[in-house]
Amino acid sequence: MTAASIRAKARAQMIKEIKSAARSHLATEGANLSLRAVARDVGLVSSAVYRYFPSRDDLLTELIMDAFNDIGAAVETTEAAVERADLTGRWMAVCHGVRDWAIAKPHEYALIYGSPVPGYRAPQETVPPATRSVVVLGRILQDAATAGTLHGNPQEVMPEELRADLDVIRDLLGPDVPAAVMAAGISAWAQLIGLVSFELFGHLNNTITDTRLFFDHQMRRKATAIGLTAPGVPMS
Amino acid sequence: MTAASIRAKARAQMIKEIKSAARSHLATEGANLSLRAVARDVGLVSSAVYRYFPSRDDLLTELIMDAFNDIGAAVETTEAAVERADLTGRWMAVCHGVRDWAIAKPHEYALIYGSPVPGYRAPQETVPPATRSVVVLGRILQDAATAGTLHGNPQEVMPEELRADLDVIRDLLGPDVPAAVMAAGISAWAQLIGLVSFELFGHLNNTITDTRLFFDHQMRRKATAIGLTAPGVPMS
DNA sequence: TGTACATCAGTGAACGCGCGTTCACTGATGTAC
DNA sequence: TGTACATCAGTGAACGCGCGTTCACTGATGTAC
Repeated sequence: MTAASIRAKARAQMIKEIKSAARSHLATEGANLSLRAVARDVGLVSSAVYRYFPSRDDLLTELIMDAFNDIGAAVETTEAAVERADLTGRWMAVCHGVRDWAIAKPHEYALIYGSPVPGYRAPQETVPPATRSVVVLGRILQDAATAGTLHGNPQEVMPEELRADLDVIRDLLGPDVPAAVMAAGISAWAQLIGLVSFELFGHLNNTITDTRLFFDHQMRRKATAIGLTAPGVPMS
Repeated sequence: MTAASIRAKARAQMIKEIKSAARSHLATEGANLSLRAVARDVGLVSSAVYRYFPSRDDLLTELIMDAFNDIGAAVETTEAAVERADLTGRWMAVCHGVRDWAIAKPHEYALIYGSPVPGYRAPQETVPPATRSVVVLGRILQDAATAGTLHGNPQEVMPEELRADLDVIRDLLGPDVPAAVMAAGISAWAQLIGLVSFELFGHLNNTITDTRLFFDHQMRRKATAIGLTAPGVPMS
């Protein structure tokens, strides 16, 4: 039993090392990951990797899930550090949590939020890790809704055809959040990821110098748009 | 002279065919384009392609520029069809112009707005084509500004450190557009690309059914946020 | 505690491919006089 | 109009690599009695 667990630990360690080597290779080859190169880095013959991963695609799947879990955990941690009542602060923590993680690990970011890997189809098991960050955002909206501090345009209407979809999302993320606000939240998420992608993929080069400040300003404005901050309140 | 131009025409035709074959290969191999595969498709031996493109990366650069020009032209055309005074309509035309093009040519979209190709650095010549779509957006804001129909929050402040960058952008795209509005315009552009990427890269799967309607609704809201539509005006 | 057997990690060769790029070359198509 | 020469498109072989995956195998590490 102890002997077995030693072997199990060695195995877990090896898996870690392979994944870690694979992650560094994302930097140079992108998602077009070479199993042989990874094996070389970790000091194994290429066929030995098959003791740990049944195929190249399975290794890729694990990397994707790890990345989603990693950014999800980062977002959860930074958001948890903010006082619960400070809804705008919590939103900003999510924003910067995503951006900081993306800047620290640009190739893992590209893996999950960039173009899909050609010929690779993500299996269903990647879905739960992928939602972790969004769940945090949903909770902020839900807390704002139950606290009654959601500043929305009461006249705002939504196309009826979108209601069913949004109701499903509301059930999962924030049952008390009005549908229009939830839709705005999804858009806010898209804008957040869009801005980070712009910065990382070079679309802001030679345009914005202080990208962090720009991002911060835009996301602070967004807090008003989704109703976390009252309109007209001057932004610090 | 006529003889020479016949040869020139044949050459231009061949270049077109190579590019076209390369474009179809983007679908299966992504940006990891194989010159040999392209040569096969077009009925040439691999070395013959070097008569037309000095290297694989040059072919890639041409594809990128073509894609930027293509989406730029599409956006210009759809936007031009809208009555000049209808600023919200022009904005919506830009939005749907981008989305429709992206859906029609998803792999070219991924090439220009997805993750950067590892090991490839886009040369400076790709910049002008890349700005075409943004220029259209800038002109809408500029027209709104000169017409005096920009509905903004007059109290809105901007961090001073961003002013210099935004002034450069304003000079290029819309000198009469207030800096805060221009910043919002960039964010709107990021959100637009973010939403289209979400849809194309599968992040809205099993979430939003009628993605076109969702997109339309969000972009219509955005028209209010950047001041093209007066707030409180019910949306059709 | 010792022994027989089973499990597992890792090897090395091989299969059957792929790739970008260079190079000397053959013919056909142009140009200049 | 005819001829000599130059330009150009395309060939085919080669260089020196790379890849994912399979397979029979060797030893070491575990387990059951």
